[in-house]
Amino acid sequence: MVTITDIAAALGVTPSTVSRALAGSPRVKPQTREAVLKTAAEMGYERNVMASSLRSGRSQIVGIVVPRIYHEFFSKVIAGAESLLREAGYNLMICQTHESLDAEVKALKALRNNHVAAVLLSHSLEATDGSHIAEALGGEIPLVQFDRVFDSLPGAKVVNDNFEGAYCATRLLASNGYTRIGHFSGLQSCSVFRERLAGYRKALEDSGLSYDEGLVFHDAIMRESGREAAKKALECGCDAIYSAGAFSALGAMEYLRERGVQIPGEFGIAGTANESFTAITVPSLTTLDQHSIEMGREAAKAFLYGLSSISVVSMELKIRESSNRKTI
Amino acid sequence: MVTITDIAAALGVTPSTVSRALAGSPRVKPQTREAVLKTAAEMGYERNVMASSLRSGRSQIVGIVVPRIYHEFFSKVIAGAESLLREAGYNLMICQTHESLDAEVKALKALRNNHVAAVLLSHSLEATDGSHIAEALGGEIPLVQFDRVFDSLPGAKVVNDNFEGAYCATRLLASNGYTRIGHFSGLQSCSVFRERLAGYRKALEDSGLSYDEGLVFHDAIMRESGREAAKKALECGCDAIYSAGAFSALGAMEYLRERGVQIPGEFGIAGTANESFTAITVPSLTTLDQHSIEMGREAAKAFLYGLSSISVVSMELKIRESSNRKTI
DNA sequence: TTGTATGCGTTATCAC
DNA sequence: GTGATAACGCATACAA
Repeated sequence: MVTITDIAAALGVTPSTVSRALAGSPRVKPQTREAVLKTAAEMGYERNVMASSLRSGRSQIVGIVVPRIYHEFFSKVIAGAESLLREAGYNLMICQTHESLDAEVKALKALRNNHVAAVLLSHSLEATDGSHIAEALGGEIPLVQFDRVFDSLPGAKVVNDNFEGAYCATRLLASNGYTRIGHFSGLQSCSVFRERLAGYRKALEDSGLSYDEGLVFHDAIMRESGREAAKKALECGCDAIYSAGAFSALGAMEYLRERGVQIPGEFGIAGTANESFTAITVPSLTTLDQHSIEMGREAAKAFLYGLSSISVVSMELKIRESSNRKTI
Repeated sequence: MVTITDIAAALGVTPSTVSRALAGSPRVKPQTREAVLKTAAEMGYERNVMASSLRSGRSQIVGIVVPRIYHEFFSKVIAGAESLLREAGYNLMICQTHESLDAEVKALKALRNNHVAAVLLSHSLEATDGSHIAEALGGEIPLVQFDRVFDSLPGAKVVNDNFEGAYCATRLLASNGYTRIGHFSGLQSCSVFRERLAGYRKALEDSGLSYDEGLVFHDAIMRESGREAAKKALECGCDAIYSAGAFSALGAMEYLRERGVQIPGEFGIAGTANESFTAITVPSLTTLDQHSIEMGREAAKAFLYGLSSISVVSMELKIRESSNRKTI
């Protein structure tokens, strides 16, 4: 391994000068700088990141914490962030929480211990507020929250326009003639579910439909819970649902099909998703696309540009078959 | 941040002793060790990984290189590996190659520069041999190849039983009465495609069907190329295909449906996949499940246990509707 | 069993 | 604009 000392020796200068030249310091003669850069390239020099990090107290690593790597949504966020961060010279360190608060704290500690340059995080469902995050991070490391965010925490946030999206999806169902529209939601401690519920509610009001708490089914974001919620929704006389999840919408569709309920003729469905399977179900599922890769890129940018504001990634209503009573 | 020096001062010993105690060295009195461990815990000590890595030349990071993070297969491998590695005290650094040789080399260099403890890799399709890998890694870092492997490279390999799996899938089609079975394959520089082709071929022979090179469609692993290959397969008089990919099987199914070809009545399909969408298509797709999470775990184990052999993860034939002419 | 001394490669603070 | 020197926190060869 070639070090700055080797380069210095080759050029007859000191390591200090080489270090400065490499760092692009203005306190070095242009000629010297060029010579250093040239020699470094020739000798195949690469900065020893450990020494550099140890000395400077900051690494060229960005940590990313997600509930589950293999959820299409999160894997795409990661992929989007990875591309931009790598371009900018950062490496990505990945942690998975499996929705566990404990695992989340451990992950954050591990990242802090690696003196990561920043943490991009979407919190676990077990977490109901962000105090553990601030604590584990120790206030030194920039935090970028995405998708699921705690307003109470400072720093950048990247979110979907959940209210707006849910509003549009629900309005679509209403305008297609469904009159008793239910909603599948998740834990209300999670920002995305609160916001989607609010958008759903507003859409009902604006459509002249009354909001009925009994038609909001909580804990309905998994495939199996979607089946159960669909059963209840039928019993409550629903003729449509807007689901805050993709898998629960799928579960609902399966259940209704088994019960012989026609979709979208007798029952309309719209979901929220980044799961590409929604396009190939029969009938295909109307969904709100979350633009997850874009969200990953935005999260990366929020860090790279040092933002501390809220970036909103708009959702896209993909109108497919499951919501369109009129065509049947 | 509390350091070993702080602990040493608190106990009236030297940093060396603390370091040894923490490292579990036998050259330290049990009492001392206990005292150190206790004090360290009380003071909330955490080893500074950079200093440790710099000194020892090895970090507690494992690098993982994949073509695309958001392919369900790879994201699950990553998730499987992450769980075991984190348990063992390692962090994961993720790199994405987008099937590019250049990106792969850069990723490997970045990992080497971080002095990762090991690299888990599934090579890009642009790579046709492993020389660049050996070179970029510099022969110092343990390599675990998974899924797509170069036999020419030393070290551990974790693969599916591709030959066996392809054999079973093809035999299934044959035993269900299909007689002109085609095959969708990919680049032959990639081990998985070579092996699946071989298994397909052997199955034909054992089923009393003749192997016809004209029925092997290369470059047919994407959704769009699957559509095109299906068109050709029809023209060649095929009545079934075994696809080495999942998306191409989906593309084929879509194309055939548009053409009014009945599946599985007139045409049988079996694919290879870790994409969960295959269970919910209509008709549902018969596939070989790659057990990707398991593969990730095996790759992690190969490193943790210092294996340098080949681990085989068996594929599971999931018999669904698309392959079963008899039931129609 | 413990202490002493040294260095990993870099960066930062001085001085000149 | 450049050089000398120290220090980041830890691990190890060697001494005791």
